[in-house]
Amino acid sequence: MKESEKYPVSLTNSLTGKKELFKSINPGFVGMYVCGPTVYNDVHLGNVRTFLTFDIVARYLRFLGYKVRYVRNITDVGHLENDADEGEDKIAKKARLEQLEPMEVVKHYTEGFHEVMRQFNILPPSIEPSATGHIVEQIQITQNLIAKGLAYESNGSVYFNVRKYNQDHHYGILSGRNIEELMESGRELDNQDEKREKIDFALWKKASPYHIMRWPSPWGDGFPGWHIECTVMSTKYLGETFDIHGGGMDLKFPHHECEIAQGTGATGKSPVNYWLHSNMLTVNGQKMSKSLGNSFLPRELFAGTHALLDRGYGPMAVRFFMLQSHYSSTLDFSNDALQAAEKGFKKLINALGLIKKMEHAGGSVSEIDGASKDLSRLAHECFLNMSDDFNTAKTLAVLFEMSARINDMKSGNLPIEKLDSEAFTTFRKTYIGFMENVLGLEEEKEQNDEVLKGTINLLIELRKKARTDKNFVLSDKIRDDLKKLGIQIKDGKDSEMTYSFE
RNA sequence: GGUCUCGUGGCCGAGUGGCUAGGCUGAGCUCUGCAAAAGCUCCUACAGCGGUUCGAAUCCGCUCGAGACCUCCA
Repeated sequence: MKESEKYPVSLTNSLTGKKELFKSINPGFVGMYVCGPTVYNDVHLGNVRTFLTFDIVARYLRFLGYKVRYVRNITDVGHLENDADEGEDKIAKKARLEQLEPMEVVKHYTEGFHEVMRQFNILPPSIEPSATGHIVEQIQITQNLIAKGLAYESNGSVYFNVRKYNQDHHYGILSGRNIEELMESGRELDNQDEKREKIDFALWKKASPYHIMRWPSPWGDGFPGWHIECTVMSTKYLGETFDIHGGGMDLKFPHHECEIAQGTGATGKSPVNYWLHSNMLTVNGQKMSKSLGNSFLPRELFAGTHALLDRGYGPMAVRFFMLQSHYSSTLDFSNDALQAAEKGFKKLINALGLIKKMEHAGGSVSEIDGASKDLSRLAHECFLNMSDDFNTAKTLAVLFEMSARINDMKSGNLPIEKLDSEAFTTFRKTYIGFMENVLGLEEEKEQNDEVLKGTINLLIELRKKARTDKNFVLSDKIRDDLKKLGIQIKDGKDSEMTYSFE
């Protein structure tokens, strides 16, 4: 029996607001699309949380044996600042301000984004399409929507006709809105407006003479609207209806609502079966965002240069910190919380190092039956918790319990040879698999250095010699001096020594 | 103003009708040349007020408080 059948996944579908059993369209395969970053600026930690959430989703589904096609786009054109009618393209604006080609801006921040993803051990998606690479398709779908009477051209721009769409479908199905309410709130249309109704949104925007990002189209030179790129790229690579669409909570309306409308309008089919939204990272209870000026950049976090931080934290400690809460809850970012997370993370990582070196001789009959059963139960619970809406917080609680058992094995409280061989093997495989493959937690990079490790081991040998000679002055000096450098020596049984980084 | 979410012990955070989540901090014990690490034990909370129920942190209502979306945002 496959793991995916043994541990069926349930997830909270934003479309229904309920936890549902996950069933993929093609058995054994999963298509997932996630809205990626707009590359006109550095990604901050709030962005990272979202990408981490879906990294976990992809990792776990793969761990269960699904073949996952994970598409995450790069938005390199089309986001408008301020109102959609007079707004300016973010990338074009940035390019003008810095006197660069727009693609120089895009390249710079795309690389920065990739670097941050690597630091946090967020795996790359299967396909990472860009909006500018799909201009043709975006024009085609716009033409299609015009032909179906769901869009109209106005002064070189094209808008989606929300009211028309709403006659046969429900605009607002995802965000729980109705168009009457939407019509009552927000900005009023004025004479300058090209839109017929204020709830209509742009599929194609006419480029003003000074606008530097522009492409020819049946309606003149212009550029695509923001929402259409995701519809085009998701359906191109995953089909007209696919399994999972993810993104940050703040994209629910209008972005994802518009995607549903465009996709449904163009194909007659609902584009997505399961919508997943990750919640916001907050600072002092407020959403972390660029416009509020309370965002943290990863490099400020690592270096500890941000005003709210006492010191720096490694990317893995931060990854662990984020996994301690459920993706659907807001998570508050603070110095104290990070400090606590760092300690907890080290505990798990130390246990990981220990279990990797442990082996069962095999063949023995279990003498401590209860303990063996306990190991099997813990392994089982890891899967149950992750299958329950990717509950990383609950999974970590189990991993902490497992790490205590690992330390027991190490200290001899729980002798490995007396454990059931199969139970031990499953336990070991599960702990390592969940740490490394599912949660993506690994040693901090700078500490995973062979030369450094070799040097420390050399000093450990010297200290062992000093101790057997009862030269405690020297052995304490080695330990104390290493401690000053952030390396903690720990004496074990039988003159064995281990170390960890602080 | 409209729509929605949340309020859990010193801190962070799961849970979501009955059985101590977990991490960090603090106290103690064991182990140890001394440490560190580790193991064990203790500190048992669900904003307030009503209601439903044999039983509610969990469901319903009200009050107070915080936040998100409605304009770009992950």
